Amino acid sequence: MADARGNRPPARPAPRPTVRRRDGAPAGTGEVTPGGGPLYRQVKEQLVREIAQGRYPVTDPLPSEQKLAARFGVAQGTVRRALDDLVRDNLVIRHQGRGTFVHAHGPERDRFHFFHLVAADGERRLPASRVLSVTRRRANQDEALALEIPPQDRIVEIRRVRDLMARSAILETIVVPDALFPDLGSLPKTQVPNTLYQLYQDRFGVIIHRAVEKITAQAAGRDDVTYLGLDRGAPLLLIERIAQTLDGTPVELRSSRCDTRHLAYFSDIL
Amino acid sequence: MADARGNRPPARPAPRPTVRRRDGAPAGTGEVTPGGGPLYRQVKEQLVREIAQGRYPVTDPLPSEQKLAARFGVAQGTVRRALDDLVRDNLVIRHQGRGTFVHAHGPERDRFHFFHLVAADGERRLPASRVLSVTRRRANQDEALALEIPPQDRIVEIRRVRDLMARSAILETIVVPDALFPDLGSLPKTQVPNTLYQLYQDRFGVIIHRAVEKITAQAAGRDDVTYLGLDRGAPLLLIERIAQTLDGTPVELRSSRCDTRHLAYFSDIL
DNA sequence: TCATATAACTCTTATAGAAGACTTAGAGTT
DNA sequence: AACTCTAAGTCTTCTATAAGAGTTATATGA
Repeated sequence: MADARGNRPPARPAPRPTVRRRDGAPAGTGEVTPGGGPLYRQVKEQLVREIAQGRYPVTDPLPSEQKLAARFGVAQGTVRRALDDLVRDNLVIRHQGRGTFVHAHGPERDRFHFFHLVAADGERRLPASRVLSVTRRRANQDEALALEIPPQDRIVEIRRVRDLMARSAILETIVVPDALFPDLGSLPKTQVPNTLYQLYQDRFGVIIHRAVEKITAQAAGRDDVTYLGLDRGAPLLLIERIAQTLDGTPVELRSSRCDTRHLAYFSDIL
Repeated sequence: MADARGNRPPARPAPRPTVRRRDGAPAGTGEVTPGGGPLYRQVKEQLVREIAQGRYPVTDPLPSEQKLAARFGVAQGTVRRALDDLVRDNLVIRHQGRGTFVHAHGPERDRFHFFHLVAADGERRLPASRVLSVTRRRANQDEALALEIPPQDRIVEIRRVRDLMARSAILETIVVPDALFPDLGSLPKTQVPNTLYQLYQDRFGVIIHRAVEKITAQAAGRDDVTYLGLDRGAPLLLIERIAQTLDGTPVELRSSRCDTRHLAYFSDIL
């Protein structure tokens, strides 16, 4: 009982209320309500929702910590905690003195974060792309399932060859729902940029946040022989990627067939 | 000038001192000295050093935040910041009410964090292992280079076949420096456990913290035919891993040759 | 065994100064 | 008049501290 904090009843009957607020706070647009749990997490989840629905364009900053704190009716430190989490999750990026921004795609991020194939010399460069075709067609069974769209829904398919070190090294097929990317199917081959995720973001407001890759070894087939110059039956690396947005909706299917004679997939386990 | 913070001279001459301490702190065993930079980072780095040198066994907790704060002569919140970073880096794990522990290896962690091969049915189980041989020999050029040991130094080589879903699916060769793992080379085949990293940790005090994997497609050779039942020349996945301790020393080379007909490597990009 | 107490850890709030980035006003030059 | 440079001011995030309230695991005693 020599505790400076005084006597704290140990078996406190009152459970923590689902939502608490700073006492005198006017509680702006009461948005810290869902679920319960720690305040900072409620704030975080609300911010994720708002970012997911495209409320903050990547060009200008989120409201300052002060303003967010006032809006949510919590202390600035709590907002800070939430924002720190968002930084950890690669959702936002902060610049001291400038503000906090939704983490946008660009050559930098795409090369280091979403592209794991590295040339034999160890250089990490983003390969040049040669688009073979851009097609609009109906999804097959597997595609509809993976993209969580109704069967027979329209999709856009992009096929391209990517060069690394002046060699055709990757044969890539990309499938996205037509509904999410209007006009993409009508884009001329020459207009398809190298960094697709940046295109998704800038032109269609779709931000790729997460991707799952399934990697297997395959024997080279007809197309691989044609486009990659492999011998028939030669081993190649097949990477099947499903890319998702912030809210977990799958929006892109990508299969990359790689000649790994001068190339390797790198994975860092931290 | 109506700022409540008052007039702050903009061109302040005094730079931040390299090391600061709370004013009256006796500064225990002055250990927050290196480098400079934010206090919380200095604390973090010192803790990493201490963990790396095995100062805290995985069985019992680190000193409480209070004690660490007192020892380093900083506020508890600062220690907390440092510990949060260590949690993020997978170095320690915290249990409310129990304490903070060095994050130990075990079946759980090894299965989900360090083992990325998943059976076709999606189940993530750790495969059973059948050890073929345990050998002590001299390192070749490549091995010495990768392990950063003198050429011709002794190493221990373990070869094993791992079964997934009652199929021989992975042919694995593991190479570690003999110096770091005394007696490992004399271990009978039947005594080699399935989760090696746990063995490294419990028996030799070596904690694997990070691994880099290089993945390519290869054609099946003689051993692959023998042990995996593949046809000669069939495609297989080759995973070459270098595992490191906390301080970045490479301590294990592991090459896994996988039959990916009923198996795939999964990579999650967050 | 069950209740209680204690000692950790976790969460929230508050405050204050440091440091970086941008804007604006004004002096000076072209 | 138009332009350039600099200083001051303001806004932002970053760092550090402190303290109280809440939660959880464990030891203690009836």
